[in-house]
Amino acid sequence: MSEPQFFHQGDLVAVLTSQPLDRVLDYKAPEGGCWQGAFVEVPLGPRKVLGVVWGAGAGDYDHAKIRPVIRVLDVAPMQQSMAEFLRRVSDYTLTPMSKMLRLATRAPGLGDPPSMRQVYRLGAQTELRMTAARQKVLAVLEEFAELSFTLKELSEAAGVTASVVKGLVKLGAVAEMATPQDMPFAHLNPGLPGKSLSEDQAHAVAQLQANTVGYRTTLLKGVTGSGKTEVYLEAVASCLKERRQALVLLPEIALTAEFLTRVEARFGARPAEWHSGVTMTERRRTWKMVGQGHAQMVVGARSALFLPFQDLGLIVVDEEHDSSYKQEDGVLYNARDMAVLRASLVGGQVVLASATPSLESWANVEAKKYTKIELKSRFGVSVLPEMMAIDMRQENLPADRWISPSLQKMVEARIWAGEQSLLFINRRGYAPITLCRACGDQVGCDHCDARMVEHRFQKRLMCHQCGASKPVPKICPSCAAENRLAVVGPGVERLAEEATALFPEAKVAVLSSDLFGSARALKEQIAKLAAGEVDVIIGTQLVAKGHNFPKLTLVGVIDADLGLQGSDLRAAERTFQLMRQVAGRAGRSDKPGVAALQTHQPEHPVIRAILDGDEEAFWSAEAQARAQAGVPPYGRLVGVVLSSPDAQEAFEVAQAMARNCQPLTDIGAQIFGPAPAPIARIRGRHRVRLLIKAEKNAPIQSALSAWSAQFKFPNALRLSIDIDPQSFY
DNA sequence: CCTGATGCCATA
DNA sequence: ATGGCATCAGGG
Repeated sequence: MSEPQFFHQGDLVAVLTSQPLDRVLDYKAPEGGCWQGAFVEVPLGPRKVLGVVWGAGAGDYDHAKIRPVIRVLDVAPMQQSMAEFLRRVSDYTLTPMSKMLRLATRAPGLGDPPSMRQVYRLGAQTELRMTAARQKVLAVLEEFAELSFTLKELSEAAGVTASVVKGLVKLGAVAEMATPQDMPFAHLNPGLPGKSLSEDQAHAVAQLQANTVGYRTTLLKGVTGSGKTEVYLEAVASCLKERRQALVLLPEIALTAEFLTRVEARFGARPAEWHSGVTMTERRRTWKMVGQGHAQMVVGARSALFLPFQDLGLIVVDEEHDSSYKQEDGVLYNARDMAVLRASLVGGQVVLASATPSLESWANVEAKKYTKIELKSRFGVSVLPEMMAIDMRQENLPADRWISPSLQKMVEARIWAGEQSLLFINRRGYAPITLCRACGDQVGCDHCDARMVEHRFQKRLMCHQCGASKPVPKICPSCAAENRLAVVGPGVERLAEEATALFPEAKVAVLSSDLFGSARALKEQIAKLAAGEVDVIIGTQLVAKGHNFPKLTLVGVIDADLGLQGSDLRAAERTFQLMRQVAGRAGRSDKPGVAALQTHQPEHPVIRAILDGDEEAFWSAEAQARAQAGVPPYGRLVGVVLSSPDAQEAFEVAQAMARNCQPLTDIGAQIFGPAPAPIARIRGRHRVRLLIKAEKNAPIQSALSAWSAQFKFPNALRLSIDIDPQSFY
C-alpha cells in the first residue's frame, strides 16, 4: 500500500461522507492542507457532515460550485489498511461505502472539540502556613506524582474538603490544569505472571506464540473446561508485549463482565469495552483512544471489528461457531470471516476459539488455510454423556404429542432420584415442518429438494425455497400411512404443557431468550435452574451457552432430525454442537449424563455420528452432505429480501426479478422463489425472499449488482441482499 | 441521511 | 387563495 497523500490548501480532494450518496464528492482542501485519511467536517447542502478524505478529487464537477472543507477533526486519521478493509467488506457484502463509514464511526461527537476537565498536580514550592489538611493533600500528590487527580478524587483521597485544595491552588502549591476528558486506558501489563498452565495448554501457547510475524489464522479447539481462555490470554499477552493492539470478540454481552474480571486478574487493569451497552461518552473515549493507540486491548461485540486500530496484532473470536457473529440487519457481515480479512490486511493473527467449531472453520482447517490446535480436557478423558437414540417410528406417539414413552420413563427416573432433566428443542422460531409419524418422511416440494412448511392461515404446505404450495395430504406420500402426518415444531410453551401433564409432581421451568426482557433476568433464571430448584427444564438453543448445571443428568432432544433434510442448513451442526456442550454440563459433577435423541431416522449418518461421539465422522458426513447439496461452505447462497408495506407489490417485484435473471444465470447461478422470507413481516413490512445458489468461486457480487441494477424499484420497496445468510429454510 | 422544492388536496 | 402533508431529487 502506498503512503498517504498530502493535499495543500485549495487542492481538490475527494471526500467520502456518511451520507448515503454512493460516491465521493469533491471539496477544496482547507487552510493548512490535509492528509488522505483525515476525518473532516464538510458542508453538504445546508448541513455540516462528517467525512473522510478519500483521495485526490476527480475535478469533473463545476469548479465554481466546489466548497472548501470546513476543518480537519482532531482524531487520528483513517489508516490506508482500514480504508481498504472497508472497501473489501463493502465489495463482499454489496454495502454502499457510506454505510461502511457509518459503521466505522459509530461514536457520537467525533467532531466535538475534546471536552476538558480540570486536574490537579503538585505545584511550586512556596512558603505557606501548613495545616494538617494541607499536609494530607500534598502528601497524596507527592506519593502519586505521576497521576492526575480531579478535584473530587484528590479531596477524597486526602480526606479533606474541596475548599482546602482550592486554597492551595490559590497559593500556588497545587497546580490546576485542563486536560482532555478522554483519558487513555489504564496500562495493561503483560509481564504479570499468568495462571499456571497444564502441559497441554503450555504446548498450545507455545504454538500460538511461535512465528507471530504476519497474518495467520488458528482454530483453537477445546472442550468446555479445557482452558481455552487462559491459552488465548497468553496470545494476547505476547501481542501486547510486541506493543500491538489486541481485540477479543465475544458473542454476547452477558459474557463480557466475567471475562473482564479475568483480564484484570491477568494484566492488572481492565481493557476497553465495546458493545451496545456502553455509554455514549465511553464509546467516544474508546473510539478515540483505540485510534491513538492508547487502548491496548478491546473486548467487545462484532462491531468492535470496525474500530480504528492503529496496529492490530491479534483478533480472538471466542465461540466462533456462534450464530450471533452474523449481523442480521444494516451491514450484513459475518464478524468471524471479516476478522480474518482484517487481520490479513494488517498482518495480524486470528484465533478462532470454540469447543464446537463451525463446519466452515473445520473445512478451512482441512483445506490448510487455518492451522488447528486442540486442547484435551483438563480432566483427562473427555466427559461425553452416554448417547442413545429413541426411534420415534417405534414409539407410536399421537400426532399432537412430543415426549415419547421412553423419554418419559427416563425423565421420571431422574425426578425420583432428585436429578434434573433438560428437554431441548432444536429450533428457534422457525416455521413448523410436516413429517410422517410412521416413516419419518418430511413432505418435500415437488419442484426442488427442500422440505415444505405449513402455512397455518391457508392450511397448505409451502416450499420456502421456491414458493410452491399444495394442500396438506391426508395420506403420507412416502409410506401411505393415514393421518400420521404431524406438524413438527412445538413451541417451548406447548412442550411445557405436555411435560406438566406427564409429570404432575415435578417442577417444570421454561428457559427461552424471548421470555426475558434483560440479560440480567435471564442470568438470574439460569442461576436458579443451576441451583437445582427445578426438576425439568424446557429450553431452546440458549441453554447450551456456557452455563453449568451440576444436577443435570439427562438431556432429551425432542426434535433431533428436524434439519437433517435441508430445512435448516445448520440444524445438524447445532445438534452436534449441543451434544458436545451438554457433555460439558450434564454429569460434570460426578455422574455421567445421558443424552437421548428422539429421531425418525436413527440410521442417518449424521445421527449415527452424533451417537457414536465420532467427531471426524460427523464432520465428514456433514461436509459430504453439504458438498453434495452445493451449499456453504462448498457452495454459495445469497438471500435477496424485498420488503414493502404492500405484500402484493413485494411479491410482484420479486417475481419480475426472478424472471429477468440473465446476469445470474450467466455465471451458472440458480434462482429460487419468490417465497415468504423467514420472518414474513417485520414492523408492518411484508417480506418476500429470493434465494440464489452459486458455485463457490463464481463472481456473485458483480452478477448481483448487474442484475439488481436492471430494475427500477417503487419508492416504498426496499431491497436487501444477504451474502452467506445464516437463517433460512 | 437531511433538507428544501414540488405538487396535490383539503379547507376558508 | 392558502396551508398541510406526502413525495422526490439533490447534495461538491
